[in-house]
Amino acid sequence: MVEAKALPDTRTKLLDAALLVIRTKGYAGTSVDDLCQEAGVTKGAFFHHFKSKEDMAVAAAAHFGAMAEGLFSQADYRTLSDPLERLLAYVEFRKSILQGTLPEFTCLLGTLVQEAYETHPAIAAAANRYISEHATTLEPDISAVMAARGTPANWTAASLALYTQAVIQGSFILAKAKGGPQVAVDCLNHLSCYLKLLFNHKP
Amino acid sequence: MVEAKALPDTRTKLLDAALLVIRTKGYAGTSVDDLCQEAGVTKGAFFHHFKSKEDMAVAAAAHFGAMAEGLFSQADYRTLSDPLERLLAYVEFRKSILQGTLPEFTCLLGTLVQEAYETHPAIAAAANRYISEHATTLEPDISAVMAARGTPANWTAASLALYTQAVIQGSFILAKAKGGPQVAVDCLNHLSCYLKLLFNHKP
DNA sequence: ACATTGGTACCGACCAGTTGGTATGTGACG
DNA sequence: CGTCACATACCAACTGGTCGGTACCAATGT
Repeated sequence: MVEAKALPDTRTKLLDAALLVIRTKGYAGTSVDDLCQEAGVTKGAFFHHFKSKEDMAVAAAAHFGAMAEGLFSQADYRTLSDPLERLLAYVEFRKSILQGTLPEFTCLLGTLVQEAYETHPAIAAAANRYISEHATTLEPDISAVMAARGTPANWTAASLALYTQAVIQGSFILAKAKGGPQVAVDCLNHLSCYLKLLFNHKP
Repeated sequence: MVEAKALPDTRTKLLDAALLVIRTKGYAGTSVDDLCQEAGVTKGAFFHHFKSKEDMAVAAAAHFGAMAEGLFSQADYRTLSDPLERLLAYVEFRKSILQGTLPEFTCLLGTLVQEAYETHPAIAAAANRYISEHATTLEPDISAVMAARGTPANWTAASLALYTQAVIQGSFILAKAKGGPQVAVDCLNHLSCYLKLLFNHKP
């Protein structure tokens, strides 16, 4: 209650700049100077807050994870009571946020891990953590649907949760290849179709 | 008949090196010197064959596309006569090639487009082209299955073909995040499950 | 038979600009 | 006073790219 809409501090400005610039140009393609210019600060400030570029990327992954956590936990669809409806509404919500430019709606974590998985283990570990945490938020609903419908499955709730994330990450890659979100919407429709078939959803 | 297993020429050595190194470190993270060292040639040779690093990446995308085209067109599963069996066998084949290290089985095109979509339009266009061409090879089988089973669908064969590629690309990202192919296998199992449900496949 | 020409393939030193990172300074604040 | 939060100047290493030169080969002229 104390903080009355404080201006973003320098560290936050740098992290917000990182979200935008890294999603636009990639991690290796982004220089520290790029970030400083976008954030409107100097290099001295950058290395005051982060001990290296890699350290900043780890913090940016956490920043992105926290932003996503806020977005999804506050979304309207979370109030639905039926687990299957909530799961399907999650996919619809993901479709609805495919707005604006590609750097605005694509996933920093997928971008980071693709570039850094071999060369920057700390970044890869952070990306993996926040992707996995997000997937985990879907598991209770999936488990509930499986139990309620007595789904005969040779797979786990966790594997289906990860599958949804694979579709989302893959749809971002195709969206980047094709220069717009339409193909990603189509992919999420197929994902929705799969979930409905799997759980024998009646319209 | 003249050429009796000629040694790979310098250009090919550079392109093969590019497949490996770029999939390991990303495009921006790979220097021209890295490539030359891996290929065992000098920078003079590099810029003799490619007018720029970007030009080389476009050629590497084509090289990767040609390699994939050879791999899939020669694969055993192609001899199956039933289109649905062939489609399902494609997914199984994709599972079977998830062997070795991550840089060996992941997709150069996905890696390139994720990094270059905003900053290097020529690279993005090449990646899009070869991804789309590969997806297109699945369309005849999908169309045949849809026709044979009278599938009532509000989607097209092309959209399902692209969806398979999204799942594959996304499964590579998760594999990189988790450091191994197991999660990708799980994702391809879900893809297979979707196709079977969609087309009412009897085991 | 042999010198000349011209082209391809390649080498490796070199260049200007950029990179991540550091060292030092400075003003505000407690 | 000291500490925090930054700014400025600077550096060695590396970047993509250039350029003059060399080795080799085939065609051509005499």
